[in-house]
Amino acid sequence: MDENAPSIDDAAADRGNAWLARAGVRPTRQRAVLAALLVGDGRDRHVTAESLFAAARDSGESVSLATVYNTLRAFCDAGLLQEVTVDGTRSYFDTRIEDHPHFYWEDTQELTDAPAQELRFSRLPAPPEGTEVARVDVVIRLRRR
Amino acid sequence: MDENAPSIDDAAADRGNAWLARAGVRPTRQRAVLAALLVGDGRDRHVTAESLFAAARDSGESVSLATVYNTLRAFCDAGLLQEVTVDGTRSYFDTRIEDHPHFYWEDTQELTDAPAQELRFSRLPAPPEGTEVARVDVVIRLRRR
DNA sequence: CTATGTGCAAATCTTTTGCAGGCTA
DNA sequence: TAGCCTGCAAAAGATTTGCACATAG
Repeated sequence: MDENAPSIDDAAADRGNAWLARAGVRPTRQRAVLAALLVGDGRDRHVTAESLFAAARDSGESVSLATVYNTLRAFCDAGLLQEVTVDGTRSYFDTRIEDHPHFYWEDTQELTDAPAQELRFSRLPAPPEGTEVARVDVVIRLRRR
Repeated sequence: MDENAPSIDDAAADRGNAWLARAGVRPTRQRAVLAALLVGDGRDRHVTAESLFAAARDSGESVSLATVYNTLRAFCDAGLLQEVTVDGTRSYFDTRIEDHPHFYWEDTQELTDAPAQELRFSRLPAPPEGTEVARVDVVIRLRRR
């Protein structure tokens, strides 16, 4: 669904490994593969477990689906990824971890970043007594016109 | 989890039936029960299939879980409810259908309304060419402090 | 060497669906 | 009566888990 030869080059592998090292995550072969796929080209990415599993398979690397799930969870726990919930049936994982808005394309069920600098609140509900804001999720649902 | 005697009184039943009639939904016994539970007291409500199923059971009425699912879906299609996705593992349904922000209590996994008048965008990303905004979901995730 | 990670299959959980019988208009 | 609705059980999808084996530090 991406390119035709999405194999992992050295630069991508390096970037992936650096990303793992930065978070102190043990770099196993499978994790290196997934990391390279996630951050190898420096662009932000939004994946589901299935899409990442497919990407790994397409790149010629072997990683089991269960490990993809476990690894995505581990990357989230390590602060490397952010889980985004928009669909209910599926979890999306975002390589960009700052609070930022998303576009959700209802027809293709795709999730993309919306330009963060174009989102500004002039007023935001204050957190109730005894609580603090952990995160503000903004999902702009798009319909094809 | 709500009250101790959540049985359905006549006023609640009337309100529920009016709500169904307004949307042209055929009022079967089960739908009347669920409608009364949803809008019977005039307050906005956020339910999951399981919580509504439990509420029906507690009120002494019998509705199968499958019917709760089917009915929530039917109410959404009829424009009576709005589905809200915050958790990924579960769908929430909101009796308030206008676009408005939510508080999501991470510790109890509860969903509540946030005051809509306190949310204002001074700037919102424009929809990409060829698309229009279907809805803007704003979920303020709260952490107990 | 020891703790941690991986893979597979099975289990879990939410939600949907097929089908036979029931009920509304 | 005709068609939509309900209930049950089974199916379907996404995700997690148990356990034996492999591997990083």
